[in-house]
Amino acid sequence: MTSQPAFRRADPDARRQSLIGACARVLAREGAAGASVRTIAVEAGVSPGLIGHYFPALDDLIAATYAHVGARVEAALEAAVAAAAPEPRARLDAFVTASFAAPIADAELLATWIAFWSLVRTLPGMAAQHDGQYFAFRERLARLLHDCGLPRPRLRHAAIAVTALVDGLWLELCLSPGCFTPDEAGAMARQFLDRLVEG
Amino acid sequence: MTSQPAFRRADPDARRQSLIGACARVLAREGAAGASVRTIAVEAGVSPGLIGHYFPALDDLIAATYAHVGARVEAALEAAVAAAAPEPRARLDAFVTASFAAPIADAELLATWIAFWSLVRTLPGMAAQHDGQYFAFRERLARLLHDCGLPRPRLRHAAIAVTALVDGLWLELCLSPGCFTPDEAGAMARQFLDRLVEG
DNA sequence: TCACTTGTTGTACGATCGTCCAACAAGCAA
DNA sequence: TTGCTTGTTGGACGATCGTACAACAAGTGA
Repeated sequence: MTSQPAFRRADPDARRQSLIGACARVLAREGAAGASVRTIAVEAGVSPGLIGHYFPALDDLIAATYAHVGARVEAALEAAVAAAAPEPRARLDAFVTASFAAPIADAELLATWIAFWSLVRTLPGMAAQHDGQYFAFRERLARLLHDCGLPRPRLRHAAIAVTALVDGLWLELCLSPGCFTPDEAGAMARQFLDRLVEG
Repeated sequence: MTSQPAFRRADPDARRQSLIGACARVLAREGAAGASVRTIAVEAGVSPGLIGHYFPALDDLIAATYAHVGARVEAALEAAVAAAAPEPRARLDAFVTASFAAPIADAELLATWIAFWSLVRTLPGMAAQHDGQYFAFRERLARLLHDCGLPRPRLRHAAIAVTALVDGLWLELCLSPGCFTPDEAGAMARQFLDRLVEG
């Protein structure tokens, strides 16, 4: 009887991604309070000590996870735009409405996001990552609004306002799903866009 | 030389309030991660064991603090309305704009709020408290909107949308203050209200 | 002045935390 | 096969966590 290997050596990049994925799942399931080295290691099917081998500190793994999850959200939004009709307004609607459907409108994603927010003041660099994330969202929104005929001088405030409205609806939708439906959220956002684009 | 008392016995209600106040200050300063029994006890100038004497568990103190901070925010909003001109629209503007000025637009209040959000899924009853808090905010908003001539059928969606816009602006204003100014936030919110009230 | 009640203290306890590191073994080169 | 590199393990370490509880003393009534 030949004993099978107790573990296998993984490609460093693949292992990093595996740890990041495990961290994201733990944050989604248990929030920031449950994201300990040991919990993440169990989730990744790995020894606790291995995390220290790939990340100087747990905070660095969490920061890397922030970037990963942020990119995933960005990709989901972009996919929604790509799947929409080619008309500028349809693309704008798709971008905005995507925040009220899976995989973005999800209590677990909110839990993950809250965990990140709770670290913005503590971890250096986390604030910069947040700023970048929101800047990218607003820039994308501004381009879509511009394609709908919104003149450049009004673009900045419009993008900020739409971002705020979408974030507020998304937050409440995840926090207490019984208050209003995703369809209602989409309708409210589109009505806001109507008024914005018209005048 | 007579030694002065090592401690003084306090009125139970006053002591409870003192502990709640200390918990609020710690949450504001350090977030949920720093809100330990010992930290709160030091903040209150009291022995760690005393907290267990007034609250069955730390979670109960935090829940009580949620109610306390929530009431404080509600009072600040109401004070802003009371200080405004008597015209319905001025009162509505005051209510909405108050979220973008002290003491509500404050990074420490956001940290406190994030701490509460992070416990909504864990602590039973916390979700109900959040729902109550937001329901009260929307109801107050709906009344102010109604006074501005908004017909009753449109009231629900209007209140939800304005709440979301205000929350989103407040969140981003606290999270990255350099992105836009409180005045800009107020202007954007008022413009939204203009469109809402007009048509 | 002297019990008596009880608010308050300080610590013990077990669990869990992040970090560190010596020992082990998987996989590759020779 | 043999030896080497290094990804991986698993536990040690000190700190901190929430809770429980025996001992103490402040304030009150007799």
